[in-house]
Amino acid sequence: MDEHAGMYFKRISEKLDKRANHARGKRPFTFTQGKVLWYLHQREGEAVTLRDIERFLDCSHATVSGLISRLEQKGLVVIESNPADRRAKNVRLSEQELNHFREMKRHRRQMEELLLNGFTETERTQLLAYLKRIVGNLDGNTDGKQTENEQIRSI
Amino acid sequence: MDEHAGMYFKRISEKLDKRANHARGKRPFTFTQGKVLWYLHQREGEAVTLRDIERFLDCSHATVSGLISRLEQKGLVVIESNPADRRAKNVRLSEQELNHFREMKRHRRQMEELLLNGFTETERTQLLAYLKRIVGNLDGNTDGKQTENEQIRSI
DNA sequence: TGACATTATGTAGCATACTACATATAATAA
DNA sequence: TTATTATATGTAGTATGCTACATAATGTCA
Repeated sequence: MDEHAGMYFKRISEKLDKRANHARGKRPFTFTQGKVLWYLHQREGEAVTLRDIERFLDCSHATVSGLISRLEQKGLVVIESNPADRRAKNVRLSEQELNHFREMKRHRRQMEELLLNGFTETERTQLLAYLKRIVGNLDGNTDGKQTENEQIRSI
Repeated sequence: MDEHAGMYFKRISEKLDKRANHARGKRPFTFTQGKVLWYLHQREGEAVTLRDIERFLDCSHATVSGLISRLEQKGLVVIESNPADRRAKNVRLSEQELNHFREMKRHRRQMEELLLNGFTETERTQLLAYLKRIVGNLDGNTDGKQTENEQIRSI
């Protein structure tokens, strides 16, 4: 039953999660929390709302709500009210978080190298092209609906 | 930040989950529950323990515990004590579950076709070869440890 | 046999996801 | 301006995953 590309994608993704969560044992935040911190780093200096994070993670606002609460409790982010829109809230990194950024970057680089170990440049290029086509197939409105975040996430 | 194969694998996997969960709206069980039912179908007639399911899903026994409880509550599976090993419990499908099997098979086939839409036979073969190599890379003990279920899951 | 390790399961507590419902604010149309 | 719609967030309830701890049964070795 496993000779399906779909199964491979699920298995590879699960394995990546497990490795990331295993590696994180030394860090004070989880894999998903790390993604949020990464995003906040990229948008450092800008006003980032909960809605922005929701779009970035492609998840529900309910998920973001709990996620940011836990990050705030750990002192990794600071929540402020948005003066331009009283409905919204801004999230920014706390000072202590800066140190973690470099480690995340290192881990990401290591994972990429492990994934593509033994692949030639040509093969890497071709694999990425395949993956892009598959994402394109999944984004097509064959039965599901196009999510609103495709533009943002493929920057 | 998205020109990494790792990000593609995560995104494709998430999209597959969402599509599956969207499609399941009509079915009385979730995606993960469906995987268990699928597995039980394959091993119909045999004695399947909770431990077997744990190995199949590659997850913790705690997860299986809750999962099977919910399936039992819905009347989709039946739990019996294992006469050969009094520690173990056997799980088998209830009668009503048979109807769902065909629909699951249909959905799986549709997903596979959507994923690989536009791929030639040669490209499909090559993609599968790539995916297998990546799984192999992830299973190598570069930093994580080899899980005990690789043999079972790659049947 | 008796001590020790291993295995199968249970439970508690947590993080991450969802849907469905609610509220407050902002934007738009009549 | 007022009514309607859309947007940003909050909360409740549930499913899926984990680790850490517990128990009971089985296996193994001295």
